Parts: sequence; C-alpha cells; structure tokens
Amino acid sequence: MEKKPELCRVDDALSILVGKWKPIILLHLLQKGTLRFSELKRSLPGITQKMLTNQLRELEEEDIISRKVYPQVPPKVEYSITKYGKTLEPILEAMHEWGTKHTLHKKNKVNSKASS
Amino acid sequence: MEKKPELCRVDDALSILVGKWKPIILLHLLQKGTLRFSELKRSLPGITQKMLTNQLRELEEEDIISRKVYPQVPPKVEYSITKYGKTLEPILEAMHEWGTKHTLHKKNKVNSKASS
DNA sequence: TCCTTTAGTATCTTTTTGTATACTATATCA
DNA sequence: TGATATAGTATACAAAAAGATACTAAAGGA
Repeated sequence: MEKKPELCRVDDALSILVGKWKPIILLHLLQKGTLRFSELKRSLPGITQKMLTNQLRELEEEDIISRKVYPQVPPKVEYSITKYGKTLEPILEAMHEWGTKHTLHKKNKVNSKASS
Repeated sequence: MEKKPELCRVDDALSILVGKWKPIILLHLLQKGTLRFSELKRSLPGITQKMLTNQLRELEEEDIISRKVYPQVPPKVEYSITKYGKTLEPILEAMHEWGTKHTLHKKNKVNSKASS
C-alpha cells in the first residue's frame, strides 16, 4: 500500500465508477463489447431513459465508452467499451469478487444484533 | 470477469467506499492502524467536524472501522481499521494504482481538444 | 390514417450529499 | 477567573444526483 495517503489517487477511479448504473453498464459492455441503446435499456430493468442517457454521456465524457450513431430511421446508436475503458476491468473485478465473498457479512452482523 | 452482469456485486463494495472522505480516511487507517479523531482531522485539511464524524459513523456501521472511547476529559476516541476493513485494501490499491497510471489520460484528451 | 419503434430531450420534484456555523461538557493550565 | 483542548451535536442551507412524466422526429406497417 502507498505510504502517502495524502497523494491518494483513489478518487480518480472512484469518480468514474460512481453513478447508480455505471458499474452494471460497464459490466455489460465489457462482456459484449458493443450494445445498442435499446439493448442496454432492456438489460437494466428499472432504469429510465434519462438516467441511461445521462450515465452513458458521463462515461463517454471520460473516454470509457464510445458512441456511434447510424444515420437511420428509426435511429440506431451503438455503445462500445474503449481500450481505456478496459483498463478499469481489474478494479471492477476486484470489487465484484469482494462483494461476492462478503455479501453475508453485514447480514450476519444485523442478525446477531437482532437476536441479542 | 463474471459472465453474468445481472449478478453484479460491485455495488456492495462501491457503496462502502463512496463518500467524499472515505477512501482517504481508510488509507490513513490502513497505514497507521489506529488514529484519534483529532489526528484524523489534522490529516484531512478542509474536512469539517460534522463530515468527519459522519463518515466515521458510516464506516463503523459497515464494520469497516471500530471506535473506542476512553472515559477521560478532554475526551479521547480512537478509530481503528477492522479485520474486515482490511479486506478492502486490494480494491483501494487497485484504484490507487489505476489513478496513478491514468492521471494524465483525461488531461491529454482535454489538451488535444483545446488545441484543435 | 394511425400506431410502432428508436433514441433521445425538457421539466419538475424528491432524495441524498455536503457545507457552514454555532453550541456543548469538563478537566487542566496560566 | 478565564482560556484551551477534545469530540462531538444541532440547525439551516446549498448543491448534486436521481426519479417521474411528458414530449419529439420520421420511416414503415396495418
């Protein structure tokens, strides 16, 4: 671990990943490479169009994903993970692994409190 | 990488780490093990007492840190990283490493746009 | 002619986060 | 006697993130 927390660069990665739907959007794009807007929407039950657009725009802004518009009617827009975006994969993987391993931790704490 | 984004557990880790001061607080505690409230405050220029208390409470709630009160006047309260909290270290490390490596990426993008 | 599809935008409201500022108790020190 | 240090709480406010809902264009099909 870095010996100088004051030089902390954790927030650089964190600020890109923070957003209610960003991690799951990235997981889908990392898995499939490219997805249409409507495919993403169908993959994310509960998301509104506004939120999806908004999260995609922010990821695009950071050069994590790219957007390709096909001049058709009805419109077709494809989103792909960029090379740079792929560098986030180890972080997402680490968090997913952690989450999978420790899902029960909090629950156990709550239960042991509740039963005391 | 997990092949089923719909079983995504990334948010479990993310929700613990999200908070303006949490990562840096954790880095300090991971480095030193234990710190007093006032030591933490001095280590975090710009943080208000309310925010520090608040972030510490949330981390304590998640069992990432523990709080020990010494019955003295003036009061003394020590915060330590828990064993469970230490399991977050690889994630923080991955993010810090990513941030360090890619700090220049965005800047370069902005510059190349600005100069076009 | 009207309905459907796609990928959005525009508004408004609610919820969540973060900031600013003032206040507290109590032992010790000058 | 009055200032200082510690670890907070209380209150009000501002800003950011998220949610709900309605609206758009334009080709193709029934």
